[in-house]
Amino acid sequence: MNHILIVEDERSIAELLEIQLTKAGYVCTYVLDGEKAADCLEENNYDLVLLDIMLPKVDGYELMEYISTLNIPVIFITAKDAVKDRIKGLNMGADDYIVKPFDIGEVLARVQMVLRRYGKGQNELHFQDVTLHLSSRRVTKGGEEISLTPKEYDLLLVLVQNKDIVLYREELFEKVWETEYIGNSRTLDLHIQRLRRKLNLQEEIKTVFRIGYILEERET
Amino acid sequence: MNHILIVEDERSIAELLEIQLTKAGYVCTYVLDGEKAADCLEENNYDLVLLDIMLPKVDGYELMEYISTLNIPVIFITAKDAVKDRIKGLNMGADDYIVKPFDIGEVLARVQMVLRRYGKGQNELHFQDVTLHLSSRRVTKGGEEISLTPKEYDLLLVLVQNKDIVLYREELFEKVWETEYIGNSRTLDLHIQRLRRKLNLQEEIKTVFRIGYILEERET
DNA sequence: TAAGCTTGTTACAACTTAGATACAAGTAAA
DNA sequence: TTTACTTGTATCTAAGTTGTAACAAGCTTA
Repeated sequence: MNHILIVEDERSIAELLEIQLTKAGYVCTYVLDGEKAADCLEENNYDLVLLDIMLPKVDGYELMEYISTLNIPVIFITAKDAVKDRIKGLNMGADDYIVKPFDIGEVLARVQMVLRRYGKGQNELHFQDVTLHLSSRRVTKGGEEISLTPKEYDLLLVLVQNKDIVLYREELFEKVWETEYIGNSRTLDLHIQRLRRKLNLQEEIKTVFRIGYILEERET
Repeated sequence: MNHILIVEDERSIAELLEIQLTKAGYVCTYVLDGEKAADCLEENNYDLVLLDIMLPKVDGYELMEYISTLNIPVIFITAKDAVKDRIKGLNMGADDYIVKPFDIGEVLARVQMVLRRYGKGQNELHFQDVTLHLSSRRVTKGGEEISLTPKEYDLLLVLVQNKDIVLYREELFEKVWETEYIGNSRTLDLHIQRLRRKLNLQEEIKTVFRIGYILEERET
């Protein structure tokens, strides 16, 4: 589980970020000024800092300089036309930036991306009552552990990561087996079958005839 | 339907991008140098430009400057450690950047994000009450799911992408079957017929005698 | 209008593909 | 080495898809 520190002086925005990021499975702390941010950073370990550059008391850049010594990734937030800020920020080692007013989906995407880049990607993925514990490569369904083989796990991971998107057979082969697709092999089908059985996802893992497979919520 | 111009001097990369973005439902054009890019930009309207900064003939930055006067979003592509490039690029009004070597999934995400930000986002294609869900290859009509075979879907996609444009039989064959047109085959007609029935588009899919087919709004 | 194409329609056969089962090769642990 | 386990192949079956044949209907031009 990843801890994110939100440094943002507008309370409403800070709360919005907190709520949405928490919903997305992160643990969040928010502070309204730079001093408190520095305190928090000293006392706790964070995986990522979301930093508004325009801050009272402490200059945002100073803070960023400090954070970069801690080797924690930073995504900073700037106003719409503050191009200079963006440049200065990137120059100082920030990992990404978000422009205000922002789309919350975009924030989530950027956060995920940066954490992934740092190898701190979320350590759980969910599909219905199935949970993939990424760091331990374990899978549970409704709390019960399901034992999957490595290939099965890899395949499931790709499916869950691409929920609601058709995965072409070639694509799956490339992603899971890291080889090209050999037309006449039954091995992909076999693994799909095994996943469907072990996790009872007969309906959810749909075959798209001649194309590939797709993971979707069951239709009622 | 979003048109993307890909400016990339390595043909293999340009083609990879083209194939993947087309698959994702975008219409793509790629050019291998800056001059051709400028030509294309003059003659057509694009919704997004993917621009490799390292280009022969015309400097990437010059090109970007030009594009920004057209109010078309730009995502530029830089080498791994070219931080200076990124900064310069952002300074010149680029909307995002992608670092080489890139993950194709990340490219798609960035493209979607930028297009969404510009109010051009699209994961769906519409014709009247028919919707093609591109990422899942599903089709609904008035909310009801219609089950199409792969060929039927491919054909429909081409028709919808080329709404109001006559598609020659040869053209359709090339695009859907990826083979040359064999004059005496009834197979195209058959698939057209099947689409007309399944989607109730008797009027809308018009035959252009001796030429091909065209998808048009029904005349009242 | 009639001749000569072109396209629509139906039925059906050929072909492809995916699911299932059994089993063998390969691998890692005991 | 034995054992347990994973992974892929071979094969059969069931199901879905796609194209051809044959004929009907429609369009165009003389």
